Amino acid sequence: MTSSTAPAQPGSGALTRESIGRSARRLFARRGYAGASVRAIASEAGVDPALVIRHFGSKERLFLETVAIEGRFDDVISGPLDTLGGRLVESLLTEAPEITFSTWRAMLRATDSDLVRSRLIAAMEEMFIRPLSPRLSGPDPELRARLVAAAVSGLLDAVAILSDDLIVQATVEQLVRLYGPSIQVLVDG
Amino acid sequence: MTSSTAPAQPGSGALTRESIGRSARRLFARRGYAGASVRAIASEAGVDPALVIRHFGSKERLFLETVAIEGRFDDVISGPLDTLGGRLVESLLTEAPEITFSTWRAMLRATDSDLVRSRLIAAMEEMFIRPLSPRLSGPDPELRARLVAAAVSGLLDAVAILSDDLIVQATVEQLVRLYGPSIQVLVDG
DNA sequence: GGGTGTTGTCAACGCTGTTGACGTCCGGAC
DNA sequence: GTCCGGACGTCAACAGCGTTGACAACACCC
Repeated sequence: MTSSTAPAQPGSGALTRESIGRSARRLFARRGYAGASVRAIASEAGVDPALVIRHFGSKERLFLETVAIEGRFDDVISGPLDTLGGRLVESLLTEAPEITFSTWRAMLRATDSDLVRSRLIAAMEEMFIRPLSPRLSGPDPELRARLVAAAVSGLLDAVAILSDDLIVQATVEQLVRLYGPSIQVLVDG
Repeated sequence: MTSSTAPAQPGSGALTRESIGRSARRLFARRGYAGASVRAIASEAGVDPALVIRHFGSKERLFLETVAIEGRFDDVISGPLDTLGGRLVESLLTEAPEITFSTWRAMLRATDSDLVRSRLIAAMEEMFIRPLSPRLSGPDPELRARLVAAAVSGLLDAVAILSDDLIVQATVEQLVRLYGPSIQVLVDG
């Protein structure tokens, strides 16, 4: 019998772990944290639900390890300051926007969890505040950098969570032209 | 015997319904949608969990009926346009901020539910976009009004969800002075 | 060949939202 | 007075959830 149970090839753990991670990424992005059940993730990965917990410890940790904000805006931020607002908006809307949006949606909705919340805070600080605030001149540079991050949050909310029709259907140029100067004011101080 | 079961005074339904509503408001604000269980709400109201469903139909509808965004910014928006940005920020931060913040937090986190999501969209439209967009001159008035709403979302995110320390600890005057002009740019077009 | 550790399965726990059957009381009809 | 209908509330149970512990199957080391 090839058997109904498929047991234990040592070293295969990493593979199934990765397979679980892929399914988790997909389902978390599509259905959100609460909507993606451990059982559904396990089923899509062809695996027992208990194995998911065995590999990742908990659903919360699975979420944290698979759904990560990875956006890199260093290039944008290290560019010329006087056009930063527009370039930031453009970069948000064009650079891997699906991942950015679905990740933002999933993480923000899951901020019930303190771990998710602090992870999101850390990501925002690493992506925007830390690289930006030392570049700002004038008063309250860090506070202004944090308000830039807030403005970015707002745009992400509108597109990824509220799915504001007019904003979603607007061209990138329009949004750069309109929302860019709004952020630019925070940069200029 | 005063009895262990307290049965059926006709007309008392409205009272217990209201009592359930109060407990729900409290627990949803404190623990969020997922964190506040129907059983906990029922227990705090001194009531059987099934009765909660009987009165409100479902947890989702209970949430929608109890946690509502009620902010009124008509006065602010109908005031002079050239100072709208600052006045809007000030109003957001001073007018019943706890309710605004905890409601924003609870609703945004619960946008997994399409009903909650569309309710939040409707609230944003009623509070900001509908009163503001007819007052804007220049190109794309409605799109700009929606971007104002996005900027507001960003500020609410920073304060209510991410709890950005520097923003929370900043004075209202500081935030009016810094974030106000950023919104003002969208108003001026 | 007999441990040892990795990989995986299975049944179960306590929790969740929700439902249907069942009481229990009040107000009105006859 | 008595019976009925409906409002009000309780109770036990359902399926699904995240998670756990006991157990099986295999590869490897000695």
